[in-house]
Amino acid sequence: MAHPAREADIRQTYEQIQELSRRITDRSRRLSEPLSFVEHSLLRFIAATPGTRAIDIAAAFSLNRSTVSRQVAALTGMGLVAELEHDAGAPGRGRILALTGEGEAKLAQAAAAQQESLRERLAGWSDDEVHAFATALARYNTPE
Amino acid sequence: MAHPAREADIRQTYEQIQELSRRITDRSRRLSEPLSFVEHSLLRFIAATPGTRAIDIAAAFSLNRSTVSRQVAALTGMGLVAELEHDAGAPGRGRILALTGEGEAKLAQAAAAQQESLRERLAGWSDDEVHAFATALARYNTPE
DNA sequence: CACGTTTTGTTGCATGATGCAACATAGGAG
DNA sequence: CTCCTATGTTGCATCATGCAACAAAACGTG
Repeated sequence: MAHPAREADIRQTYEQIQELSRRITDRSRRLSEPLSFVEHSLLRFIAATPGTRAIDIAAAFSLNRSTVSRQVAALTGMGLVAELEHDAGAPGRGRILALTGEGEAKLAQAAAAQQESLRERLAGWSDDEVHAFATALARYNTPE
Repeated sequence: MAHPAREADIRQTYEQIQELSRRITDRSRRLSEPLSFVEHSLLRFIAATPGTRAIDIAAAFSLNRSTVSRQVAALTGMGLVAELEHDAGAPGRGRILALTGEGEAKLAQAAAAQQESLRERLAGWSDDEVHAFATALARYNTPE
């Protein structure tokens, strides 16, 4: 084979990503944290995507409209998300979603908690190693 | 702050791992592949852990015994997993699980499919970059 | 402006993964 | 042999999800 070492590394990458995703679902089962995995993901997306509508979330997450509808309703019920009054908004279809102040606070709180445990996990890594890992992950997530 | 760059890298790592896990659940929803995510995880664990019993799986995955019982029953029903006759086995409690030939074939098939898509995703990476990524992931998954 | 079409959101029903608790069973300890 | 503990199974509930039918809102055409 032309690149035996590369093939082995790809296999290891595959196994480690499998393992990583297993640990992530594991963790999200055990720790309720302030937010569930899905809730956290939705809040992150809404926060990061100004002008988002429910259907945009569905597209981004490969979820059915109905699922997003219910999840968003739950978050709205918790007071974390609200529909934007589109008085000044663009005249598009659908309802624009945004985080409430409470939603932003919860998201920040959850992010801080997870970053804290990440900080511990990376305690033995040098600055350069952390930087390289972050860069490689970003590259992996955003090909092309 | 003492390490502003490191903090930024940790934040990016956090975000990228979030994004990665989102994409993984996304993918596992869309692609049925030969095996579902849970099935695949269980087969991988059973294959990698000789002498495993159902309760070991529950512990490793932070799952309830009942859940594992049902999943294993399903895999057994599909002929992918079987209880080992413990004639030669150690006289411990519980039933030892192992993959059948068919189970090993399915697992290999699923692994090959996912490694193929991984190969495409890493197409633009140099051998060294792939190696560094695999190493970093392994280190991240196995701290201490 | 009115009507029909398309987009977006909601709700009813079904499925699958999961947890808890009660129960069943098997292996070891005395 | 009897009891205890570890392991596994089953009944019931919950939650995330999908599909399909429906509802509502925005748009376009005449």
